[in-house]
Amino acid sequence: MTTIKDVARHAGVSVATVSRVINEAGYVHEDTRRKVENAIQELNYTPNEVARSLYKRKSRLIGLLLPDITNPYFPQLARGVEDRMQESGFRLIFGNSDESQSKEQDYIQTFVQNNVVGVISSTNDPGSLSYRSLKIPVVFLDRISSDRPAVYADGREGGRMAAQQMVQRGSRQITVMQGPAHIRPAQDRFQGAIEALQDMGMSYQITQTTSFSFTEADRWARELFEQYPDTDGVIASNDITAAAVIQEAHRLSKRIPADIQIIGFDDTPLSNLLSPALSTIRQPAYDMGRAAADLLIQLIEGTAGEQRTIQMPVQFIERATTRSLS
Amino acid sequence: MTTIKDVARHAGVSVATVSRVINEAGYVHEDTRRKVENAIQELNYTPNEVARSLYKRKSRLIGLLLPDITNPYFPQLARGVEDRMQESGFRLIFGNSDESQSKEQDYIQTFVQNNVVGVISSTNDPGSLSYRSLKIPVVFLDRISSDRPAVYADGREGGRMAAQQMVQRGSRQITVMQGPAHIRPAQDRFQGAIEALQDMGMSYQITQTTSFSFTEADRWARELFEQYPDTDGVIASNDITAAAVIQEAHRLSKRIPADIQIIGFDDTPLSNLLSPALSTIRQPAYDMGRAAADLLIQLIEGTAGEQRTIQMPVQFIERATTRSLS
DNA sequence: TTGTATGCGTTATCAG
DNA sequence: CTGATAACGCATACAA
Repeated sequence: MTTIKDVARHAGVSVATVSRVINEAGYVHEDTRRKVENAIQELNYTPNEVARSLYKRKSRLIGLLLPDITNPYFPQLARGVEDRMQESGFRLIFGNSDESQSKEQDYIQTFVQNNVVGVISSTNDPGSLSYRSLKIPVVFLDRISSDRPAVYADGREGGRMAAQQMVQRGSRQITVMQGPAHIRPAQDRFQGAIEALQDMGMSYQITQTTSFSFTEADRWARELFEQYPDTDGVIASNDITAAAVIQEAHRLSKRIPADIQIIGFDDTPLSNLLSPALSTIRQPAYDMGRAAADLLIQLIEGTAGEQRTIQMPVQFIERATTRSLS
Repeated sequence: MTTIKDVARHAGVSVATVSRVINEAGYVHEDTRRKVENAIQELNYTPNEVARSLYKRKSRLIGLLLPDITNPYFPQLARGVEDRMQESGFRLIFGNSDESQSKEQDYIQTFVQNNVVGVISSTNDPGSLSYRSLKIPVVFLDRISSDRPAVYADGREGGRMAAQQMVQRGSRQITVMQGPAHIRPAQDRFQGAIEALQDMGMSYQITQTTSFSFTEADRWARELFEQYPDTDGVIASNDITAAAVIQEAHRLSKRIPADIQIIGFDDTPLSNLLSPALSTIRQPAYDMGRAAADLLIQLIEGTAGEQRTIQMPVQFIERATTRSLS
């Protein structure tokens, strides 16, 4: 590896001077600058980030902690984060937490061991000591924390929208799927739906699910129809379970949306590929990722304003699993 | 931050001794060890990886470069890599390349600047200088390189299987979708299919696609049916395009699989959620990720055997878009 | 068995 | 405007 020392020697100057031209700090004569720049070119030198990081006690690294990149909602968050970070020259140390506290702690530890300058996390417990004791900025993504920086979608409003659409479009025996209890956004959208249903004076049914995983989605769908065979409207806990509900409805020869309407949540890319295409409440995942990255950068650079929690709007996407509005 | 010096002082020994107990290297008296371990506990000390990395000229970091995490095939690869790396205490610096050479180079540069000890990459150009000049082990994932370590699926065989299944199950006007020209696996599966079709003496048709992106999938599907409205069997370039073909077939009131059979490629999680569920050629993405990580670790530790390119088997997954065998 | 001193590659301070 | 040098936190060679 070629070091600053090699460059200095090659250019006939001291390392200090080389450092100055690299960092554009302090004075350096035009001629010397050119000599150094040439040397850098010729030796194909790039500064060692590790040495830099050691001296400055901070790197250009960001920690990103997501529950499971295999869940189709998260890649978009990740991508938003990455794109924004990339633009500002930050790199990502990435990990899956599987919603496990210990894995999370593990990652956070190595984050600080590697001098990351900030972390973005979708944790279920933003208040935990692991985060409180961190001395670097943290932004919670897709998670709510009233007193700490966070970017999330308005899940409650999303739930409300889903319920209103269901009712407006004619469903009368609505079943609401309640997502995993420990995942805040899942509960928010659930609450929102229930709330709106009650406001409208509608009766409704509830089914429980305890995960967002692909493997169990079928089960939730089957259980739903076993419990409520006559339901004519399903507000799913997310797009994956909605997809499973579509399948199960087909199996039971129910016509969608004539016999039963279905609304998903997230608007993951797959929802538009389902048959029929899934009506859903869109969360702007990519933009949320970007926003979180943006906020974190501001926090790092000390340019963040007062507004440190960002709630993004959700949106009803009308596709083919809901009836048209007369 | 608490450093080795603090621990040393607190334990009443020298930093060298502390270092010895941390690394379990050299001799250290049982009593001193205990003292040091206590100090470590009390001060909640964890070694600074950056300083370590600087001294040893190698970190515990791995670079992972994928085209686009937003494409549902890649999260599984990523997850496999992460899980295996995690088991051995390696962390990932992750980036999306978007198939762009310059982004790739950028990332590779920062990988080495950060002293990563190895990289895993799904590049379209494994032979490029960026990789050849790397002095750390590289494993190509989902990409073929005859002379360099690589883990990939047997795409050609996958294509063959798809064609054979199609024919066995009765399609006679088969359309093969050709994926993006610059993506090797896409071409392999295409070649395999063509090859098998020819071997069986079947005639066939070809449509071109130039991307695997969600946004364009509909277009490929539409074009397919415009060109070959009477096709009764589609071998899609991947699951996403297959999903689009299913939708388009529905729109045209074709019955699946009675009027038209469809076979996808990859077996991404979404394929089982489509309606009808998609028959597809499975690539063991998660295992491929793990295998790549495993191979890389062996390379890093110098325990790798002769076998440095691993071809994983593919498998026909029968679901509902193909007819049953008599 | 333990401690001292040196260097890993950079940046920043301070003379010159 | 430039150079020598200390320091960042750690691991090792060498002495003791």
